[in-house]
Amino acid sequence: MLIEIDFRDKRPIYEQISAKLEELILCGVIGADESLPSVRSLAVELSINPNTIQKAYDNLEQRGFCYSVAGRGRFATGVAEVMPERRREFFAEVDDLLKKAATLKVEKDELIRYVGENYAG
Amino acid sequence: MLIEIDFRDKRPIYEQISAKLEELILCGVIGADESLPSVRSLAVELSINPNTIQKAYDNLEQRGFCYSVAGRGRFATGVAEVMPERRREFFAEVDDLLKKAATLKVEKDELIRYVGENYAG
Amino acid sequence: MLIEIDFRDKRPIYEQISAKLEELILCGVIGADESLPSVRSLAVELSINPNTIQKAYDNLEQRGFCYSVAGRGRFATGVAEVMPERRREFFAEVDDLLKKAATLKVEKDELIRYVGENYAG
Amino acid sequence: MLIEIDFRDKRPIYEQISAKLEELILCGVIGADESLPSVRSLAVELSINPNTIQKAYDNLEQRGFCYSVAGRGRFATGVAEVMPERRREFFAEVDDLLKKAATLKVEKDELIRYVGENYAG
DNA sequence: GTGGTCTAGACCACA
DNA sequence: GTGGTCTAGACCACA
Repeated sequence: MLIEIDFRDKRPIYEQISAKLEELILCGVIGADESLPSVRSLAVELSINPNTIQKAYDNLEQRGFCYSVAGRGRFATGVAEVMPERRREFFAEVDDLLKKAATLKVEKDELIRYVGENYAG
Repeated sequence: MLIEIDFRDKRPIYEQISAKLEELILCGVIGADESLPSVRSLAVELSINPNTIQKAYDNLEQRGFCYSVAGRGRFATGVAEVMPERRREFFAEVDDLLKKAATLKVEKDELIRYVGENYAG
Repeated sequence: MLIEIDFRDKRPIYEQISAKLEELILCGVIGADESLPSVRSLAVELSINPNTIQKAYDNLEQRGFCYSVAGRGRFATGVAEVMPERRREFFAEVDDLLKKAATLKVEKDELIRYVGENYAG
Repeated sequence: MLIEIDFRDKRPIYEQISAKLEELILCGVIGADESLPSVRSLAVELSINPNTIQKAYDNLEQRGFCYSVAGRGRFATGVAEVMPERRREFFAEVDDLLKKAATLKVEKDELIRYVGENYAG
């Protein structure tokens, strides 16, 4: 399932897992209403306690990336539905970075040039 | 001393303090080789445990923003000296954001326009 | 049959089905002593496990919305018969909401005005 | 601390706890920035596993009723800050009830009279 | 099988 | 002491 845990990563395990699944949903690898691996199967696959997987999924669901159906499983939310909120968050991050740019005296032109040259579409 | 603790902030207290001092040094409010407040005085001023202040200073020193002289106190590093490393970190953050932009389908033009319009020099 | 399952709905499937049937009976779409679809046919129609449909019907019957005749099928109870109990439940819910109104400091006048303006007969 | 668990209640324990604390915060018994009992102390007091208390608090925090400070404890959010969202939720519940009223043929006048007579300010 | 809740107990960073 | 994370293992409702 393309998920790997990095134990040196400072982020908690559950967050690494939910972040990775978030990415897979956003980039379309997991399509709308497609089922996610079950708590138990993912726990076995990653050798992680089911409670931790559950927490990762709770996290994901709370942020709107999936929904669960009792007795059936868990399914990905459609990308279109989640995008707007994600984009809002993205630009909030850009705002933070722009503030940082100011204190570091990174000029507007320099920043724009950098973005232009390093944008990887 | 212009430092305020926000208890709602998810970052630990010691990190908030070191981040704030970092900013004061970067933007020149605290000049090169100027002395920083003592652990004790800052602890009293902020009503924070001295151990926490100590940890903030350790953090700051470890990242090169200040140096301590035994028996004399702690002093700010010159901005010129710290800048290059900070800028390197800044552009690494920009790189991260550019990756994110790709998965969120934020177009190059859109991003550059946004930066242009919201840059606050 | 006008029944649609919403997998995003947090309620279990059997409850969604019984709630929908309850509504159809209350509003008269399914009249008194009219037959309800068989477990099997509804299971096929909704692509839902027959056990789940059975559970929905058990739920419905237990709350007095239908009765089953051995070998003949299941039939809707007359609205007149069910109404009083439903209304009692309804006003119990209103009571709960009134308590909530108090703790949220929603004034009596405000609440009455709201009801008046948003009542959709 | 005025919290009692009802094991016959169908709601999970963690939800009963967070609901009760929510109420205590909303009605002002626990004031703004006042500390909530620690996970461990509440666990002992209620004879409930600390993990369950933690979950109750996570729930509460996620809904904006409190915030936690690493190493310090957990504190109530000011009522004023939480109210608007709560009121929005309240009126959404009223809307649901109004729909129900329609299917149950509870007349507008009857409902308004009922609210008027049973409002307990 | 699938998600959700809960207990018991451990360990870590932070204050 | 305080919150946060994690493992191990059990039990329940739902499908």
